[in-house]
Amino acid sequence: MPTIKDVARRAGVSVATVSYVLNNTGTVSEATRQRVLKAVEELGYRPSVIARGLQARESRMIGYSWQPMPPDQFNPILEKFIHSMAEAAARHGYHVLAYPCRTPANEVDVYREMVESDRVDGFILTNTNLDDPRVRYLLDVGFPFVAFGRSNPDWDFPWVDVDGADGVRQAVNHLLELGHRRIACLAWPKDSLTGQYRLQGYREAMADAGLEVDPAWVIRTENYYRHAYRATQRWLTLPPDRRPTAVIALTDLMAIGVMNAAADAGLRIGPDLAVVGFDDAPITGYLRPPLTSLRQPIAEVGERVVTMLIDLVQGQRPDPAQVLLKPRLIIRDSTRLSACTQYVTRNT
Amino acid sequence: MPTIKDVARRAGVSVATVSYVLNNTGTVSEATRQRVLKAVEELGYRPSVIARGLQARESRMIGYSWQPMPPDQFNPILEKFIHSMAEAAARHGYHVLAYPCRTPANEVDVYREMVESDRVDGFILTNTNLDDPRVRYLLDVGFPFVAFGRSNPDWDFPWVDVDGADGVRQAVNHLLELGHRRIACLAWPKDSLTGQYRLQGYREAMADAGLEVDPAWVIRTENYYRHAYRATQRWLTLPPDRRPTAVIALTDLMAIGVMNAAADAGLRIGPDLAVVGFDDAPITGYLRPPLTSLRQPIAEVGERVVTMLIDLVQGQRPDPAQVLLKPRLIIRDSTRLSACTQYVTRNT
DNA sequence: GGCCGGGACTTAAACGTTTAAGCCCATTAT
DNA sequence: ATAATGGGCTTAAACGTTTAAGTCCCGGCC
Repeated sequence: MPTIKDVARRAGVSVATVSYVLNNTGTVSEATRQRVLKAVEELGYRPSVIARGLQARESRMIGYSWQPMPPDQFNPILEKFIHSMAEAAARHGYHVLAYPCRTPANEVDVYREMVESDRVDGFILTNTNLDDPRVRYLLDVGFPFVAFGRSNPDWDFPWVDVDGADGVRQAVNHLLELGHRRIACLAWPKDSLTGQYRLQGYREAMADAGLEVDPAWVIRTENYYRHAYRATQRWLTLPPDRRPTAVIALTDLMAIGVMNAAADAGLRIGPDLAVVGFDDAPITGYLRPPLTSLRQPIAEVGERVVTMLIDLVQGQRPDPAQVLLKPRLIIRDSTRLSACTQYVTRNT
Repeated sequence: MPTIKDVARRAGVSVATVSYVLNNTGTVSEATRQRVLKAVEELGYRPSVIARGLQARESRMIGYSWQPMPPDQFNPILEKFIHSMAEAAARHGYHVLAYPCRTPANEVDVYREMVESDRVDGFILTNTNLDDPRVRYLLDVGFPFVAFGRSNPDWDFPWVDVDGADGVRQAVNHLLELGHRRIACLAWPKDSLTGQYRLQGYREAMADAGLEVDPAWVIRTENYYRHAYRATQRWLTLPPDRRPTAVIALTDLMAIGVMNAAADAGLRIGPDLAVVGFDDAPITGYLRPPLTSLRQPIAEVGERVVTMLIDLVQGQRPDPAQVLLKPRLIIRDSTRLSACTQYVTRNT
């Protein structure tokens, strides 16, 4: 690999001049400028990002870590998210360093190590929660980061989030328009901030419609298929006048659990029980029936967190520092009252 | 951030001594050694990986790029793959640099840029194909890489692959044991090397069983749901004595297309038409019926490609340089002759 | 004609490490 | 007693850049 010295020698100038030409700084005559560029071209020279990094005390790397899903769950947004981040980063000469986050126990240690060894210039966090220790640590040491997701409202830090409350409100309103009144919500445990926001959207939309929420309609579970399945079975044992006619699940995976439980109980998804998911995983369109779901603008989130972070790294506070994007309700047959075909359980 | 100079000053020694202590090289007395370690501890010093990289002419970074899926397809293995690579890399002090591969057109350019700017010490390739230009380029410039997937058999380079032929053979044998004789294969276009291997496994297993393959049983399509759906419709129009009773699809996505088309035609999946997928996506277990599928040992592939690459980067040819791992057939209801419940289309 | 300004370049320090080479001194061998 | 050995440390070069400071020379101004 040729270095800047080789270029300088071949062009008959000093390395400084070469550097000035390459960075468009300093004052260089057009003649030498051309000679230098010619030498660069002939040698196929490219500056070493490591040497540059040492000099500038920056790595032009963005760290991103996530927690792996359990084998029976799926992460429908990871691929698109990483991809949009990497694209946006590349446009500014940055790259994404992806690293796993083993156990949550030593989570902060992993961040600390990256910070102290100068591996990255900043971080993207996802899956933040209330009083997130990673956010706290990075705020304390003053290291640049942007979060996909909110945390403690009293902490001032840059984030981008998808307005889950708005999304669920859209879903409720859609179901209301279809005539549903007994709408259930399959929510997450109380310690999930994202779950809180989404559930809040549900309660607000119901209240706005003047509907009282039967406590039995809200069930909180971890994000597992089998929990959703069982929760649905519980709903179906309610007396007919309290039994939900529609369910909003906070995950496509849970929505699938709802659909399967209902189908197994002989209900037609759509006419007998409307189901809405969240995330619009690629699979949703191929389910029977296709699942109505809330699509998050993941590509835009990835793009924005990265450009905000690069602002931050380069010393300017991103503006705006907090961004709330709206999800979009993708309507499919799982919330149609009269689908022309239905897919139900049949005993053989 | 404290540097090695700060440590040296505080310990009252030269920077060289500090370096010797930290790297366990040179000869240092136990007394100074302790003093240095104490200073390191007190200052919270950690060596800069950038400076180390400049000195050692290495970045301790592994580049990995992949092509984003179209929005209506999904990549069931990406998350697990990146995760296992990053884990294995971290164990050796390496990190994974993830970057998107925009259009295949300038694909090699992206690799070239990373190579020439010293960004990474080596690459992991996936989705390699016959005469893959990336493989060719990296071989030509002599840059370290390991591929997940094979390419031109005449090219000698390190790879790890999953034995698709063996997987499909397992699937065929499983179907044969169930009594199936007319087994179809929903394959990929001819230019896909992975598709070739898998299809070859199908032909071999059928030949071993003494069964002739009706040309109509093999349909090649791109990896899209709708193509699988249409292919299945074509099979179902065959006369009863030529109509397949089982289908092996090279992707879970295509298997879903097969299942839905068959269900829409009034067939019971399992008894009337057995279906096998490939990849064992997390969703497969929740489909109705749950889909029999071939699970690739992705975590092991990720782990092996990385350790092989690190061997290579450190100057030793990995041994073995080519690894072929076997997939495992996960048997579910989509290949059971007498499932107790069945999920079919019903007109309302 | 001398001085000043500034354009065009070079010199050299700096970034934070590693490591070959050198130095000093105590110990051992001759 | 002197030379050789080697342990324990320091010095300094090197990695490939950037950039502040310095040098040189030419043209314009008084």
